[in-house]
Amino acid sequence: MRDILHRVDLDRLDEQIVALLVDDGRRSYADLGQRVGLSASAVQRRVDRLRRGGAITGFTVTLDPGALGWTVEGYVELFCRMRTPPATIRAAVARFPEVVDASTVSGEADAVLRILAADMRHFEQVLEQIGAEPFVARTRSVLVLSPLIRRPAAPQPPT
Amino acid sequence: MRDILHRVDLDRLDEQIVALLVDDGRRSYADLGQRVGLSASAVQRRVDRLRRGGAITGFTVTLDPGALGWTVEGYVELFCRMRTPPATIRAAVARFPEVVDASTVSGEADAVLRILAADMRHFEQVLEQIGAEPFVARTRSVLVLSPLIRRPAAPQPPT
DNA sequence: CGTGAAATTGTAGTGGT
DNA sequence: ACCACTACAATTTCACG
Repeated sequence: MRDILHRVDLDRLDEQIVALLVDDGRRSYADLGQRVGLSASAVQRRVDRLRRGGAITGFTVTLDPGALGWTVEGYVELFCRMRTPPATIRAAVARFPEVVDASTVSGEADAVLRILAADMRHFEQVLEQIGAEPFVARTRSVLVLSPLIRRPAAPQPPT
Repeated sequence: MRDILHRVDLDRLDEQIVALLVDDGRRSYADLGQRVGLSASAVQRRVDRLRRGGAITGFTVTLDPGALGWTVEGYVELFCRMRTPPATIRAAVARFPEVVDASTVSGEADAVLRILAADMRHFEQVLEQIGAEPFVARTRSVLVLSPLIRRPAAPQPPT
């Protein structure tokens, strides 16, 4: 229930460190320090500060959905019956591990989901289950043909 | 130019390791081993194998776009004049760091982009520049109101 | 922010089931 | 093929200057 109000600002060194970590999140502090011209402990202090400040939210592994057997990807627009609160939509779609991304949006639709499925049948099943939620009036979906860009994190901060 | 055809399959242990790494990509091999009941070197070999097999594509830091000053997020549908090859679209939109996600899609539009911008003016500028590409007939965009789910990686593999 | 020392971890090699 | 163990190198983590 904590909204971040504070805008963290990074100096040139922080930006370099973050960029290197985006590229490889397991780089050692010594390695980072050597590349940006700092000692390992100085780098560690900066990373800790960025973590506490909320700019860095964590570290993860990046996976290839295709290699894991997720062959179908699609965007699903959600049209709700009434003014459904975002929390309700969130709670409903969060139950599906197939939903990897969800946002309420402006415009005709109320929300946009990004879904991964093992195959077309699986995709259809998830779609049916989501469409069966009481607050969902209808859905409209498009299938991903080729993924062109999949950048892991936010772009470099605006100057 | 390398398409992966091979489907990597993970056993119960691999799945646990991957799940732990999704949660924290900097966990040590010793930590992982202790949690799944293996030695550190056994875990390391499994991670190496998953990396070589293409299931694990890398490690990154996860950032909070808001904390970095990216306050506006939106989806942009791209409508192209003729049958534009995916590579052309890719090359054009990859020049914008603001485009964090892009795919060609089925349906009315030819591609869907996800864009982060510092503010509304910035968003509009990016939209104008993309719309000015010779192969772009028009764009249609929706703004993200609240991000509901942002899962870092692919879901656990289908059984 | 750097340095130094102790604790922890990464890594490659060896051998056992 | 998979795992444990060992030993050495590298890294983390903390003190203090």
